[in-house]
Amino acid sequence: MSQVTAPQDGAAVLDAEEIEQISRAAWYYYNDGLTQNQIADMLGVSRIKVSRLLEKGRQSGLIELRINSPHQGSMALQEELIAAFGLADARVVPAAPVGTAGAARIGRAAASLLMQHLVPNDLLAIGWGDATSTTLRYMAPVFPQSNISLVSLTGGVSAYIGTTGLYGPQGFAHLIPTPLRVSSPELAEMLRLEPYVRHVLDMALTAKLAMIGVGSVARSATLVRYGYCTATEIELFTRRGAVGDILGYFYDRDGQILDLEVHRHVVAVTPQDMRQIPSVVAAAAGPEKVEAILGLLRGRLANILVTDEPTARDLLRRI
Amino acid sequence: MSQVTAPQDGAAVLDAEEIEQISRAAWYYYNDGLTQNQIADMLGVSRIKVSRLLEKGRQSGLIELRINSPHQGSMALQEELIAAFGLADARVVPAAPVGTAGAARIGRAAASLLMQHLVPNDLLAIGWGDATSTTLRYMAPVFPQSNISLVSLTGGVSAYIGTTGLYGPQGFAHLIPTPLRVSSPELAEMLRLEPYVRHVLDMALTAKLAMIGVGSVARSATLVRYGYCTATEIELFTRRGAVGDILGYFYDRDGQILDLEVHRHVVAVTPQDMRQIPSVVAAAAGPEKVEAILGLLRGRLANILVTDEPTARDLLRRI
DNA sequence: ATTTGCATGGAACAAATGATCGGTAGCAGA
DNA sequence: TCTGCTACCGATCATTTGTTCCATGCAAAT
Repeated sequence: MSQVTAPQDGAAVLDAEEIEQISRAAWYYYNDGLTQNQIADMLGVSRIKVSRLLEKGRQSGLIELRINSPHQGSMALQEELIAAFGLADARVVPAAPVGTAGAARIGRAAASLLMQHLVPNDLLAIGWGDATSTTLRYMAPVFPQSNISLVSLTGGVSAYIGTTGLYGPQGFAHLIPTPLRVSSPELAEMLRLEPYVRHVLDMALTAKLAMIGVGSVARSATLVRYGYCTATEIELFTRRGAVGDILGYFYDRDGQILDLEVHRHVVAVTPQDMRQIPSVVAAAAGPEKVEAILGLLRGRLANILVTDEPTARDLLRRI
Repeated sequence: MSQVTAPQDGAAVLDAEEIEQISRAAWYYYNDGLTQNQIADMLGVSRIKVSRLLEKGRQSGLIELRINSPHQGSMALQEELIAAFGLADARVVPAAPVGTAGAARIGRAAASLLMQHLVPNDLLAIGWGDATSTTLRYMAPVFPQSNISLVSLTGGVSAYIGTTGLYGPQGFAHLIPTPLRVSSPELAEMLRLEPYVRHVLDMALTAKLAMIGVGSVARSATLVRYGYCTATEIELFTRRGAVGDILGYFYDRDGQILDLEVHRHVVAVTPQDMRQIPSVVAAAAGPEKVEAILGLLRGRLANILVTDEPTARDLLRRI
């Protein structure tokens, strides 16, 4: 089983003092319009340092840009998506510049959306995937102080949570301590019945908000890259009608979960159970995901969508 | 009666198309880190135009920079204020750089706070003063699309609402169409009983959120500058124990409303009635306001405070 | 004691940004 | 029609910003 390597740069861990310094610099810079030199004088550090502080603040998600327009997003597309698919909310980010990684952009938008919905002491359920991972990266600096807890919907999440290093001692995160997929149905069943696993699975269903990624059925799918599936298996599922997956479960173009052997190997909340969660945020973008998102929305497997502009247009074109 | 002149630059009025363009540019610039040149190419406009779009977005409050730390503000001072005065919330902005106008900074922070509390179709009650005025400036672009309505707590507000030009035809704003202070108690009483005035006064009390400024008793008080009081009167009130005013009513160091003749000339909701509003946000900063804020907080005339760092320290020093 | 790693500060440079200026197009009124 | 008047637009230029390379200092590890 291939290990999950830290995707890009490790999420910076910020201590309270640094957060204070960044906040201060950010205020002076963005709200007061001072130059970095002036700020450096006021803070008693070098101009370079101010530049680095601001950079770190932006990278870590501590400094967030919010655009205030209809429902705090923009683009008429959002309204169309909401109307067309009966969603509770949607967020559409502008088209990706050129060859930039989509997941990071979507993740940022999703983080912003989640933070607007979350209140202190909330519980956030999280699924599996690139988009989920990057979303957490941007939210990480906020959690500790807001008393927001995490709970995983699937196994295999611990890998990329661990890398943030934020959830060490206090344990704000309740993770299913298993892989996403195990080698036999019997083992999967045993794990699901394991008290702590069961406890986490139950807890996940009490969350008010869930955030999941959407997997496509491509040879380069994240599931394949991480070694949970082989390209051959994906091929097979496709012939059975699969257009995408959530939480490791594959579904067809109408969002119906397929009856596949592999599902019996998965340690995760089922999409059926997940309907108990009032708000399920799906984040995904890219031409290869269009079919998967369509199925997801047709099957009402999620009611909030975060995507980008071209993907939104594609979705609307195919009703 | 001196007219209210447009304080600084008139609030820019943005049409839907421009908002779209600004949103898009802002995303590419702040979230994707593209240069203005690249954005210009993508949008098909000149680089300088992008620069101006971004500038306009920041000025108008459409682009908001949010700093995520404890309860989306920063500074341990906030917690101390909340604890010391039994507040529902507080926001402390860093010390003002040098001789910059405090009201604008506080206004921006207040706008950010209000936008986080408001949901579409809410009603926001507003008082009188510089801070209130600048706060509205930053919120103006957001209102029309969010279906947020305004209602004034006092007379004399229409002057600076009118300047934004935003509330022309649709009438999202319900303003008391009188001056703050009139020349005789009889006239004030007649106006208060006037059906429409009465209607607005009643409506104001149904708001969930109110935003007020805090007046100091200085020769340079805003009330004096705008001609509603003479410096001599202020002098007199001070000798009677006044430390500040809200909505045109003066109170003493314990927040008790004084029994002054001038109060009978005021057309406004009374501080007593305002207690019906669950969240009252007071925004003020500066050494000359410290006594006024202290009285306000002691008398529980507001339960949310927006101020700056030196003021917060002063407040805490004097318990 | 030495080494190693890391955060910081400084200098210098290239890139990006914002401000100023003049030009042009619309537009109201004489 | 002409004359201001305003708003927008683009070019130029000074300032600001980010980056690179190197030196320094501190602290943990050897």
